[in-house]
Amino acid sequence: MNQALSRSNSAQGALFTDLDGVTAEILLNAASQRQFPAGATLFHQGDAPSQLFQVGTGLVRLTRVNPEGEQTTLRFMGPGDLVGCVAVFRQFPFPATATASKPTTVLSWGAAQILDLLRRYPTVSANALDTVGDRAREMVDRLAEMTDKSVEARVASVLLRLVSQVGRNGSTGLEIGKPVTRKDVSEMAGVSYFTVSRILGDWQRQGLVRLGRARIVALDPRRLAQVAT
Amino acid sequence: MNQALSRSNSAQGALFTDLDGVTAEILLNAASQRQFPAGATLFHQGDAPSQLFQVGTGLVRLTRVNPEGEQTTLRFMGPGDLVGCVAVFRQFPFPATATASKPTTVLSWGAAQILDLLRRYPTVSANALDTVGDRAREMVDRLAEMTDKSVEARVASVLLRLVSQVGRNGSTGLEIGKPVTRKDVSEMAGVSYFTVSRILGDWQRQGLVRLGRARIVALDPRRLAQVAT
DNA sequence: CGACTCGTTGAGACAACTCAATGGGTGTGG
DNA sequence: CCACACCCATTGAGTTGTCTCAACGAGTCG
Repeated sequence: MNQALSRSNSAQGALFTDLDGVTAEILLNAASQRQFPAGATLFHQGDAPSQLFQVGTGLVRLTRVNPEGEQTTLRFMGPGDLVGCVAVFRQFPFPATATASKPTTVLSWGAAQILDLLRRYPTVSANALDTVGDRAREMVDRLAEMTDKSVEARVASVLLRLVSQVGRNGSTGLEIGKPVTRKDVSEMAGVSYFTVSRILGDWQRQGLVRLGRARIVALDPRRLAQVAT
Repeated sequence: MNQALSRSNSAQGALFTDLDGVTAEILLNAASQRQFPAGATLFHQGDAPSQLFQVGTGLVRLTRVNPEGEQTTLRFMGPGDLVGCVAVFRQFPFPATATASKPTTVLSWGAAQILDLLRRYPTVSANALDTVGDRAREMVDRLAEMTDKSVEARVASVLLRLVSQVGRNGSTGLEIGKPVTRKDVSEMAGVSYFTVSRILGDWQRQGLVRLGRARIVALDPRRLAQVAT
């Protein structure tokens, strides 16, 4: 029952790019398929990185606890994304906690196993480098945004990023996968909860977005991109 | 002529870690040594990544132009750091501009050349992954700081990071390599110029730092770390 | 000795935050 | 199936920390 899923979904992108059939097979066989119910945690911030995950279906939220003990959302990961890749490849503690935001299936590899595969198969290793590079670049972009964009522009950027990363094409617009709250958005944009609520309210009145409980639909991505400057 | 320098300085860290002598030799021979006077630019934001650089001596500043055309400092790179690694390995345009802040020597490899070396030598490739992973992690940390630390704490973090990355042990404390201005600090912390000036002024009165023109000495790193929470 | 860059300080404005109260959804358990 | 608890969201009012703008001071370089 899971084969179809693995083939069609997980065995794409990330580590599997450009692999010949044999190598892809080996990589896939080395992985085990796992399920997490909504709310379950894949790993905790500070844990030794013993497992690498690739999301198959569902949604994973990466959060961080700051010194004051508050949780803040760092980003979401959807189908095809490698969760924990930086920590596993580099072998330092997970810098964030990963929890399933809805029922989620993943492929997982043991750390030793995946490091061995990296050593053995240059293409896999190249894919790992690409993936980590993409992550680094995204973080640089986000960091730059934080310093030189206005609050409103940052919120728009976060929305667009969410749509492209974990969105799907709904009936009326680009819809963000279910459980994304105002609080999540506010933490990703580095803005207070209430300010996000007000901004989104304004945008709804202007027809840019449609809002629901833990749900945001981007009705007009182009104007949002303008707001994001 | 350059061997002594290359050996003692550049052929450390980054790509050279754990290399056997032969491979290190190959890597070193593939590189060419170059000099940049203060103010010269190694590459521009948006350029195709044709060269990878490793700083030998000196200091490189990475800046970004935002849509409004203002330059903002992203970070500094000192001896041993790989400049442009993410872009070169991943082959997307440089996300920032690199300029020499003081006279700087670098090792440089052509993009095609370094990609070929990566393919051929797994240890080099592993080192590349480590380096990019470190970069990604630093960016995640900085991003998290931006969202959940106070302005003062962020300035302290920036100072400590500068000290650890490009600092040296001066006579009275950890000194930041010469040409780091208040403006640089403010941009890295995501704070206005004036606010940084005021905060640093306070800290000088409290004996935490000593200030000069484009110069900051951390007299009491432990208390700074407390401020950075 | 100018010209330039870098830094400091003050005063005022405003955007975003904090705090508090209210209102809808959603899901669970009796 | 209703009632309750809980989570998510909205809105208002008041405060404040940071930014903006302007003027001045001081170090550095040619």
